[in-house]
Amino acid sequence: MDTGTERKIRPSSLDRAAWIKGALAALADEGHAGLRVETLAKRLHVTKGSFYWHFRDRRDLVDAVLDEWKRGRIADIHKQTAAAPGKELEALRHTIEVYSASRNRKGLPIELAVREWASRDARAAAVVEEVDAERVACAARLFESLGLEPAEAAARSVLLYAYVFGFSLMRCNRFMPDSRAAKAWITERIAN
Amino acid sequence: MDTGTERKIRPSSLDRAAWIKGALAALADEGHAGLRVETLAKRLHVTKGSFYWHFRDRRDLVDAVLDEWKRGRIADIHKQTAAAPGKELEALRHTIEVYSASRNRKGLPIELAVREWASRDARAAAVVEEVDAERVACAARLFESLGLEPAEAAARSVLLYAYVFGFSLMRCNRFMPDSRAAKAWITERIAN
DNA sequence: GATTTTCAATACCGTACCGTATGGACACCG
DNA sequence: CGGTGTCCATACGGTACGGTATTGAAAATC
Repeated sequence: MDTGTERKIRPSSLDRAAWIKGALAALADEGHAGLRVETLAKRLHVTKGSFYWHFRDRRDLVDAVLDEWKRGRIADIHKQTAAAPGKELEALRHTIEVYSASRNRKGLPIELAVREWASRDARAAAVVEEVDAERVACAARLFESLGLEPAEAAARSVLLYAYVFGFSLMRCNRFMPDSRAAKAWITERIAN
Repeated sequence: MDTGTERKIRPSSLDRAAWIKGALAALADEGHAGLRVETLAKRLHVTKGSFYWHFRDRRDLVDAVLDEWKRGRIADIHKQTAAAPGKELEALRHTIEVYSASRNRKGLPIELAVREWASRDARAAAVVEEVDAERVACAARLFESLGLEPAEAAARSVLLYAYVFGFSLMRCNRFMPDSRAAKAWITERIAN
């Protein structure tokens, strides 16, 4: 079994970040159950030797995935809510619409997978809590700048995010006569 | 290995329904990943011999669980929305509150687990769609009887269910100054 | 009482999965 | 060129898991 010549062909190395990226893709496609070392390796066209070079164990990867997700979400929140004065309502509407767009390719499946995982894993739950706190705070700030009181601003921002996550869990496409109009009505009911 | 005397003690038999019930409990505690034959058997204090007597294979159990969940949900929907004339608003508020109650012991975790599973399994997705259609139709009927137009009634019923599911995915308890008041505000915003 | 049915335990097989140990290959540096 | 570091492939071990085959025992039936 001497295949030295085959072994010489080494594609560009995978770094730790590439593994995390692959794991996030698997998370979108398969949920938490997709975070398996060997199937991830296969997905990335390497074997688990590479995995164990970069990560101590599976938990190490899982924690890295959560940290990366958090970083990305919080960066997005800040981007979405960085409205110029006078454009707050527009930013809020846009936030609703981004999530309501028919099955945001990767972001929403990952979001839902992380939240399902959070119901059973303390570490994931802590991360979700941080992200939610940041989200609700940023959205509430936008609502406040529209002249709403802090209590109502907070309620609205909770409703906003609860709606978009919940809606994505529902299967309404086939039986809703006019989902476009319904969504528009709901957006106004939340934001306005 | 002759332990005939131990074998003589036979507790009352498990029937198929007991297995399905145990599976639903596991679904609440562990999500779809909890539907494993051997761990279920352990949970029910038998071995998998019993399982294979009652079910052809795991898929047979899984389908039975989905059917049972659907039957139960639809029965509940009808119960919750069977409002006496003049009590429609109350029924709608109650529906929101039932789901918003702090972590409904089993119903909501199962609901969320089934929905997560539905994002990756066509059979589960079909069941969720049926349940959603029935839910939205029943709630819309209540809204209509309050004098709302069909389009607005439909939008409100979607918002109602999207909100309660989404809210249960969020982790707001620690950072929300007054979640009770926020929930009350949201309930009125949806129902009224 | 003998036979049949119902229900369940267990052995076995093959595959999946995580983690550890070992060896290989390439790049870089002194 | 030899040594070191980086990165990865593979073999191995142990456990989990679904499914099949076989056997045993209690309950039901004749």
